[in-house]
Amino acid sequence: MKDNYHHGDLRNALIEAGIKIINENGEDALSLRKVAAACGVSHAAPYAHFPDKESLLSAIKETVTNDFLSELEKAANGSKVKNAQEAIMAMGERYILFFRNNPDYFNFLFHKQKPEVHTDMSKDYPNDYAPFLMFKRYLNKYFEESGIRLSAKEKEIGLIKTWGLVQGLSSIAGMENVNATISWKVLAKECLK
Amino acid sequence: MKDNYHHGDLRNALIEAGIKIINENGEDALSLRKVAAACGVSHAAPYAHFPDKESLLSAIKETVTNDFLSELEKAANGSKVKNAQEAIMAMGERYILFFRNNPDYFNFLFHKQKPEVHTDMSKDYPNDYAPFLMFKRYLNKYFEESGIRLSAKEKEIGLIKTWGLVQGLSSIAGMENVNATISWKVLAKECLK
DNA sequence: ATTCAATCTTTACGGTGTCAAGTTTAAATT
DNA sequence: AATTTAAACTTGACACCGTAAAGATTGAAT
Repeated sequence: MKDNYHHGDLRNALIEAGIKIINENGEDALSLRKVAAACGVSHAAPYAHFPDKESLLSAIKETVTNDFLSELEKAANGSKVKNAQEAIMAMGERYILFFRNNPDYFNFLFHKQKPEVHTDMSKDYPNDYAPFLMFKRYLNKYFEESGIRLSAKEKEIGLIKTWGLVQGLSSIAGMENVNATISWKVLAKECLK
Repeated sequence: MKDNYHHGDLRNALIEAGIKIINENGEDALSLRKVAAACGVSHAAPYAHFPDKESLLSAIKETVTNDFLSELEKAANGSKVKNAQEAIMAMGERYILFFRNNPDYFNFLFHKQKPEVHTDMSKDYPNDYAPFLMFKRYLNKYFEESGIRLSAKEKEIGLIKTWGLVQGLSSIAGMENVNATISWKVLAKECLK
């Protein structure tokens, strides 16, 4: 009566178990064998769903990123947000706070694989790192709304400044005694002049 | 005739070998046993000099950070630098370029241990992350030179803005298509208004 | 009823960090 | 100069890891 066969949804169970382990004991504590054990399954079972450990980690990153994205969307659609400029301000703050509240996520999400980004503002690259894409779209909207005429190069620099600032400050947001959102609030206003 | 005993300077040899492996094949390729083998020594020999692997990695980080620091000092002492403000601009650019040229170093240096920093501008914390300390000192000098009277809180925010910007932008400096020094040059001028 | 492909188990291999016990050596002590 | 000592190294062992191969189990398709 081996009812361990055909778990039902092992793939997702592995992802959930992986997230739990990372949250409780850090990324280093995560091993394929522990994740498998947490799901009550043999140590080689994950190989039916993921070709290797890195692939499981990628799947975990994907779901974490999705959670992150939905937080950003909530911020951008907040009731107090009246235009693209305010949406960007709100997103940025939420962005930085996310990594302040989960300092380990920054390295976990980025330390192996750099996010793909294209700073060319005239085109959309749907495979780009989704939070970056969100900034890019709102910034384009802001440029339209503001009515200021900018060259392609100027727009690109504007994007690097605002998103680079957010992503950059996020990397220090988890440090003790560092209030990264202050920098954001002050500098972002100068970015979006 | 075992002339492997008393290597002479195994501690430093291990550090050098470790740096070489990291530069050639990345941090993941570094194992205590490989480092030991590269020094022609048995797999447990490192334990005479380091209590564990993490400790060897810390020593490696220390020497890398020292190289980094001396680059910053060279920038700050450049012949074209006439005052503290220009020193900060030059340091920042070199700072970001260092991580653009060695993208893997950013995660290697920071992904386990966050650098210690104290943003209180009135005191010196000699154990703080050295590159941060350097910024802090030059910024204090800049505040003196500029003659502007600022409150303690305003000075602190100024520090978070400038160093946070540099350290932050460094985290994205290694990405394709991202010119982080542009952001630095534009934003730093607004920081040091 | 049989086949089949997906899912999971078992076993095995080489690599890893770390520990314990033994060996070698240079330098300190007598 | 002989002996002791402590540091620097070797050897061997252990548990854990990622991964591969081969076999067992199962629900669904034929």
